Amino acid sequence: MKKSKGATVHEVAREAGVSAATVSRFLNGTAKVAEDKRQVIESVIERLNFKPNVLAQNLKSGSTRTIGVLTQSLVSGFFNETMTGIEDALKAAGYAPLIVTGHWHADEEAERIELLIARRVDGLVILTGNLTDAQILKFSQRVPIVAFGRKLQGKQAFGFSLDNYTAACEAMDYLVEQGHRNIAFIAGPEEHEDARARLAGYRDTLAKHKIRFNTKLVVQGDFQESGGLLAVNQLMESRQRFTAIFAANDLTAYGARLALYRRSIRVPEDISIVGFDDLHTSMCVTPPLTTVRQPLFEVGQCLGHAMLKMIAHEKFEINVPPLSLMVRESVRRVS
Amino acid sequence: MKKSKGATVHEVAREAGVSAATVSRFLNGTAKVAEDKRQVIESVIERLNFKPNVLAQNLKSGSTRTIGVLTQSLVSGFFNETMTGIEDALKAAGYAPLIVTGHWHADEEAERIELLIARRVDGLVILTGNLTDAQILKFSQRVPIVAFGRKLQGKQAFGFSLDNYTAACEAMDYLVEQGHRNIAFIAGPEEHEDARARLAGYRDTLAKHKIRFNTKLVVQGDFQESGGLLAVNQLMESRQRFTAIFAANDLTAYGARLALYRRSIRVPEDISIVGFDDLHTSMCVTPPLTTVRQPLFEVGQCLGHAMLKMIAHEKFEINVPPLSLMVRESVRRVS
DNA sequence: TTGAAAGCGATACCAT
DNA sequence: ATGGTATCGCTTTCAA
Repeated sequence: MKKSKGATVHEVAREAGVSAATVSRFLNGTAKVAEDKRQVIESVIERLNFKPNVLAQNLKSGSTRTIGVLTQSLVSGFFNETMTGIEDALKAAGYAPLIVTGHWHADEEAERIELLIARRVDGLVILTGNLTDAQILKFSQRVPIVAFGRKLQGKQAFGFSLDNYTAACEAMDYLVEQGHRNIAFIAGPEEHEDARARLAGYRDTLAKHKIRFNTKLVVQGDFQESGGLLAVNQLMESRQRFTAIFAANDLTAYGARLALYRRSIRVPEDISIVGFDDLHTSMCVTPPLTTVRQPLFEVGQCLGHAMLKMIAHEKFEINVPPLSLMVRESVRRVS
Repeated sequence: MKKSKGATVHEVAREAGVSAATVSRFLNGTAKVAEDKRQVIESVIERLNFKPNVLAQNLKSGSTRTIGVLTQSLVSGFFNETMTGIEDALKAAGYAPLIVTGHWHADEEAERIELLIARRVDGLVILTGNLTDAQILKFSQRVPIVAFGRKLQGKQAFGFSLDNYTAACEAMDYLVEQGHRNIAFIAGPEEHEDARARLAGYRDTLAKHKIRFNTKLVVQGDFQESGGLLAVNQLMESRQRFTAIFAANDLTAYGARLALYRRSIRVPEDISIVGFDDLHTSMCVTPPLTTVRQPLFEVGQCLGHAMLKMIAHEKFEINVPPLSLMVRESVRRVS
C-alpha cells in the first residue's frame, strides 16, 4: 500500500539536488545552509507541498508534543473551563492536549492514564479525581505529572489546590454579616478534599461567630443538581429553621434552588443561597447566584505552563488569583 | 540520551531466544508461533514489563488511532455533550480524540485542522463551525471527515444535521396550542444553518396558524446569554405586546429569562419561554425550561461510529433519535 | 513455524 | 557547508 500522501525529505533532497541531511538542516535551522541551496530547497518544498511526517519525528525524538489531560467529566463547566486554560497555554508552545475522562472512578482513571502513557504523551495533567496521591506519584516515575485539586510534590510530580477553606470562611462570614445565623450546608462528596475544606470552613466560621453547630443543618450532597434538590427536601422534612443555604458547589445550589422553587419558597426573600465555583451560567440563573469564584481558566493556564516547564526541566512557580466571593443577588440581608 | 523507558522487541527477542519478528507475530497474532516459544515470550514480556512503542507502530502503519475533533468551544454544553458521545464511540475501538477549538472562526478552524492533519489523525470530526462546505470537501481529500451541523456528501466526507426546522415548528405549534399568538423570536447568528432553520420554523408556523408575522417581534441574538438579555431589553423598549418568547437556543433563553427577572416580569405567569437544545442545566433553572431536546450524546456516538466505518471503508448509516419537545414549566396556557 | 533483513521518514553524528 | 550513514522500534516480506 503506497502512501498517497506527502513527499519525504529524500524526495525533496533528490529534486533539489542536495542530501536529505541538508533538507533537514534547512527545516530545523540546525546548521547553516548556503543561500543558493536554501532557495532551491524552499521552492521544491513549495512545489511538492512537502510537510515533514510528524510520526517519524516523534519516533526519532521520542516526544509527541502532546500532553495527556485526565478530566472527570466532559460536560462539567468546572473541568471545561480549566481545560480551556490548559489548551491556551499548550497551544502557544505547539503542544496539544489529548483528553480522556475518568468519571470520578479510580479504576477508570488509572486505565485511562495507562492509555495516555502508552500513547507516549510527554506529560500528564490530572484534574482532581479519585486516585490516591501514592498512585499518582507512582505514575510520575514514568511521565511528568501536574495535578490540580491535591497537594503533591515529587521528582516529576507537582500538584496544587486552591484555598477552599479560606474561601468558604469568607462566604460564611458574608452570610453572617448579612444577618444569617441559621445556615444550612449541603456538603460535597466526603472523599473529596475540596468538599471537606468547604465543610470545615462552614463549621469553623460558625464557631468563630459563636453560632451553635447544628448537625441537622448539614446534609450530604453529591456535587450534582440532584443532590442539592434531595438535600433541600430532606432539610424541609426535618423541619429545621434556616434562612440561608451554603451549597458546596454551584450545581448543588442549582438543585437546591429548584427544590425551593417547587415549594414556592422565594430566593432570596425567604431563603438565601450561596454557591461555590462560579460556573459560567451562575450569573444568569435567577436570581444571579452569589458564589465563590474559582479562577479556573487561570488555573488551567497555570497547569499548562507548569507542565511545559517541568518537561523542560525548568523551575516554575504557581501563581493564580485567589478565590473570591462574587456577590450577586441570591442573598438577602436579614435582621 | 539513552531512553530510560521501556524494553524493545529486540530485547525481548534476545531474552526469549527468538527473533524480533516472532515476538511481533506473537504480539499481533499475525501468524502462528509455537506453544513453547509463546510461553517464553510471554514471561519475558511480563518480566521486562515490555510495552510496544506506539510511536514506532505509528510510523510503520501510518496510522495513529487518533481522531481529530474540531469543536467550537470547550465550555459549551452543546459541544461537550456531543463530545462525550464521540469519546464513547471511539473508546471501544481503541481510538482517542484529539480535541481542538475553532471558536466559530473560519480562519482558526482551518488552522487547527491543519494542525490535526499534520499530526496525522486518522480522521476528522467537525462540529458545526464557520468553514464553507467547499473548504471541508477540500480537506477531505487529505483525511476522511465526518461533520455535524451541515449536510455533506463526498468521497471521504459525510455530514448530517438534525431537522431543526420541524422541531422549531413543533415548538411553535405547542406555543400556539397553549393560546399564544404574540410570540417573540430571538434569533441565532444569521450565518448559522440551524439558526436559520429555527427562524424559518417560527415564521412558517405563524403563517400556518394565520398569525401575522411581525418583524418587530424578531430580534437578533448571538446564541449566548448576553444576546438573549439584550434582545429582551430591545423588545421591551419597542413596546411590542407579546406573551411568549421562542429563543433560538437555551443560552439565549437564559439571558432572556434574566432580563425578564430584572424587570420583575414573571415566567411563565407573565411571559412564557421556550428554548432549543435542552442543555443539561435547563431542567434545573427556574422555572425548568420547556425546550427542544437535541439528542447530542447519540449524535456524538453516531459521529464516532460513522468515522470508524469510513476509515474501514465500510458502509454506514446515520440513525439518531429525532428532536423532541421537552415540555416543562416555562410555558403557561393563556386564553 | 521461524529468522534475516528491508523499510517507515526524519535526524544527528562523523567525516570531508 | 555538506553528504553518507546509522538510528529510533516495530512490522512484514522473502526464504528457509
